[in-house]
Amino acid sequence: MTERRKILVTSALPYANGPIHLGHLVEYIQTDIWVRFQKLRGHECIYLCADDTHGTAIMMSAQRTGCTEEEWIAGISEEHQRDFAGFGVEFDNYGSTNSPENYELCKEFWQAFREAGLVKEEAVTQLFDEEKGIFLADRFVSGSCPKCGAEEQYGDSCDQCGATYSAREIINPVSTLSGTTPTVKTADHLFIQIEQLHDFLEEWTQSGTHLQTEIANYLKGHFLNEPLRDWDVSRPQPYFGFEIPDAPGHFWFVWFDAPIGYMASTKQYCDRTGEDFDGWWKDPNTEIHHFIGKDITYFHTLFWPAMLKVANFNLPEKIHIHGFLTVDGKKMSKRDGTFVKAETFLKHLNPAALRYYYASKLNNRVEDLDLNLKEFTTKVNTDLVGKVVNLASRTAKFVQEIGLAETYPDDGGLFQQGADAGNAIADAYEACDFNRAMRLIMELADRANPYVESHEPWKLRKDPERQQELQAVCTVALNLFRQIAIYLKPVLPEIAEKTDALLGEPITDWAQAATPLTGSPVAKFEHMMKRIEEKDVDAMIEESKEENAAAAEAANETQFADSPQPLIDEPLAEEITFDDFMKVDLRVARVVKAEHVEEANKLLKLTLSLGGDETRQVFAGIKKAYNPEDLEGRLVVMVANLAPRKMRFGVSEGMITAAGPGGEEVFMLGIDEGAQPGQRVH
RNA sequence: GGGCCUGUAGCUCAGUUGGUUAGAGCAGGGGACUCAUAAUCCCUUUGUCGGCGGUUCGAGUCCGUCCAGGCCUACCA
Repeated sequence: MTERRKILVTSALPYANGPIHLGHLVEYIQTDIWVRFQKLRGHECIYLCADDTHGTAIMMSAQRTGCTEEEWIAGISEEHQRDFAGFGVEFDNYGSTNSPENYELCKEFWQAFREAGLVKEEAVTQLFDEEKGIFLADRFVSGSCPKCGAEEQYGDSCDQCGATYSAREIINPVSTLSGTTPTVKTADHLFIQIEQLHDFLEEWTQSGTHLQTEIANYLKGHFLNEPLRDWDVSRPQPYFGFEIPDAPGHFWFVWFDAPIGYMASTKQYCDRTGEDFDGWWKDPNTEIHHFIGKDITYFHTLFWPAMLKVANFNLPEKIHIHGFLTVDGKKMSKRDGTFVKAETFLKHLNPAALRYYYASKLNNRVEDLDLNLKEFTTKVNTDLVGKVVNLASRTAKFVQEIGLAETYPDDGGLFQQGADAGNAIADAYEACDFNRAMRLIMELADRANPYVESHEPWKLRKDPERQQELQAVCTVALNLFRQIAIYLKPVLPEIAEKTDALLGEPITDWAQAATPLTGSPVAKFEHMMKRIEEKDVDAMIEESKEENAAAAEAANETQFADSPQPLIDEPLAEEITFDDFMKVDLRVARVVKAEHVEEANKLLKLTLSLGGDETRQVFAGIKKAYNPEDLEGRLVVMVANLAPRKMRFGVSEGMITAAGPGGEEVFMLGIDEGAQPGQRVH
């Protein structure tokens, strides 16, 4: 075997502001599998993580629930760790960015930046919420676009005209935190002049070994083709974080201290085990691997290497970047019940099933992974229960009393083939191409079952003369099974443990897959894995839906807690008279035809009937929210006397009434049973 | 607007540096078996490899272009 590597692995630090869900788990399960693989290969490998605990959002959450930030993050940390443990994600240390270790390390980094002369102070003018007493990040500001005047625009760009601008230029800005009009304030911020590391970053990102190629290209095209802007790493108080020692009243921005949290967690690990911290972060023979989602790419591929470089620590050997999770082809949705919390999954289903399913779908590219619930059920049942576990369950009891044969019988080369496949499987694991690894392993199972089939042990056992033959066949089957269990151990540690119990020989090393077990006793076979029932999957989705509904209801009950956001986004219009109102002729109409408009992103072409032969053609911006086929036949409320308007695709002779900000969030007005097309609404 | 990625059987995907009649699993159809968690085994149907054009003796694989989908576009987590 190759020499013993020293590998430090991390997953992204989950933000301490919400529960772990199936989307998070893609990353933690992926990382955990990789780590367990490395450990099984005999390498020295540690897996570190921590909660990411700083920033405005945490402050707001603590405030809302009436506890201190420390209490808030302690509660979340406990939940997170419980959920990870539930899925067999095993960290060597789980820390927090709000730890003394992290503070000390932040100081060290900061000192290094100061000494390198990379820190610069500059005044930043920002909108300020007087009521809450905080500076407003762009996303907490809404108002009208300064270019086109479109209302309800957030932050620094307009989704109507595409203009980008500073939040300060927004017309009639409103703080989305308090609903008040923000004032303009100036504060000093500290910046890191990262451009001075441009050449280094160019070389590091483009070297071809540390990043996936699509990521390297992306960085090259977006950031490295122009001077890197200074990175704003401080926030004025109030802010939940670490106060910068040489700049009282200023705090490190959450993204400054978050990645340092990887190291703080290492520090805790070392303090606990007596290991040498520098051995992990300064020894050039140590490999550092970060697993992250594509959303935090630039922090990990530009800022983080720059920080490590300046502070003279090891650079990452590889940043493994994965895509997001979709469920049944769509983004996870609370309304559809596909936003499943880790906790909810565990109530209904076996975590091993998810580990295997993810493994069977993961590759080393930055693609999204789809959890197809139907496929999930059949794949896990067929592969794991039907093919793999079945090998043991169909043969173990035949040799329960006599144990395995003393010498390994002739199996036609099956075991050897499996041993030979070990390297290819290991390569796939190493490259994070778990999908390939799983396919290779299942090929072994697909060869093993026909072996059992053709040797018919169930017939042999009835013939007292052929007991030796029976023992031979079962010895082969159980060894083939164990070989598979070894290869699957990174994904399914529990199955491996149950195999240990069955055959009495612990699986501790990958190399064991090359040597068959002989002469050992065979214990009574115990079920290793239950089939997934479709009803359990349904129940999980149902419960997720209910959780969402309950949360929404609770929000309502707790003192009319509907968000003030809609009114903030669109304040009430000027008062009108009854006569004014009567000018608008609202009518019930039936959608008799609904069709897509070629070349239109948002529009559907609707033919509305007002009863009799009276019809209107209306173009409505609801394409992203409704399917045409679902609309046909439905009653809607339309503005029937609106002046026709010529649009690019034809004339629109009215307007459908609907609420919501637009895009996918459009909610058409319905009308109760009994209304007739043509009736006026008043 | 710019950039990146993807588009191969009903579904999920393999297809290595361009080379013979394009593959696997699942699903579907037919049969066998009964040891096993209605598991397993055997046989079997299906593809203008997104469209068009080009390079080549030869392209799913390279180039161009168009179409569709996804994602990104730093001082937002």
